[in-house]
Amino acid sequence: MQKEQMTKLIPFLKERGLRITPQRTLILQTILTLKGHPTVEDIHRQIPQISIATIYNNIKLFVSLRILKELPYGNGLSKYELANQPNHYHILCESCGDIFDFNYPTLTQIEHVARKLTQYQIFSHQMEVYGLCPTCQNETKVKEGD
Amino acid sequence: MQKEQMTKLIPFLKERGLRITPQRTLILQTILTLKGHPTVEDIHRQIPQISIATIYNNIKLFVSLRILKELPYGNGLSKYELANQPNHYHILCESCGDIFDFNYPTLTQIEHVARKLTQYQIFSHQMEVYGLCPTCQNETKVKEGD
DNA sequence: TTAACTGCAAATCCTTTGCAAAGGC
DNA sequence: GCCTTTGCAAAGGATTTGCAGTTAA
Repeated sequence: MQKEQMTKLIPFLKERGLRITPQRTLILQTILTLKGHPTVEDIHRQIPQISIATIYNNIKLFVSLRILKELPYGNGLSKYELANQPNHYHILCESCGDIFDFNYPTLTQIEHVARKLTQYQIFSHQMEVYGLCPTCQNETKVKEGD
Repeated sequence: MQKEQMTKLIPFLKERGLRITPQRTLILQTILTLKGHPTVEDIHRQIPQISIATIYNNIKLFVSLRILKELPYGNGLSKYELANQPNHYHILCESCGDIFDFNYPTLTQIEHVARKLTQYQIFSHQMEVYGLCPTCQNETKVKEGD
């Protein structure tokens, strides 16, 4: 499965004159392994032998190539996920900053409406629901009980 | 209209032991005047006599009081809007970073679904459509034509 | 071979903070 | 008068960049 993702990636990069370096392979494998929505720091913690500047530079490259999506929500720290994920939206905890996926049919209609109303050329859309995760709900209750 | 917003705000702040300072009034008036989705820099440009640290601190306060909403999308520079706006979603230009509102009925159902699937306590949701604004579409065409 | 890439260190950008002075209430 | 707030300057944290050495193709 990870191998499949990589196999698709190689010609994609080569067509653009970009190289398959061990660093690039490792960064993508690490994101695949971590599964959730890792930060640059999360990725670097897994592969500390790779310079953090290289991780930043490649993450930026992958976002511009639409291989990754940036989730810039939590407190100035961006998180990242693979772009070719099945339909889902995000729910964020306002207390701990956790991001969780939930399945929901893609709201394709909204893109059509947006195009008609704004004359933008549309690429994609994202949705975030804000709330408190179960763990942080309990912590709030404990504090109130003091 | 601006006066109305301010009149509501005064008791809201006082109840919480917070003060109505000229700086706070000016920052909110400036956001009302700018209308769109100003950055801290945009606000400071309008009222340079107020220290940028004070602007940052008060914006942060207003966000925590849910008077303002933070839009953390463009390239590490947050934009802000008043929280009590009528139903709308955002469309963002991937080239120039412009944020534009478009009207669409609030997707209340998605909050219910999210709650059931995740057990989060839900506060709100936001949606962003990504694309190219008409101006940037034209610029791309011009470049391609060279 | 050579153009792209890595990694270090320095620079940059945005934001927060410590603290003394000012000022709402 | 008390306690919050302001504003400066310094600190902090995340990200980008310049550049010399390295390496994929």
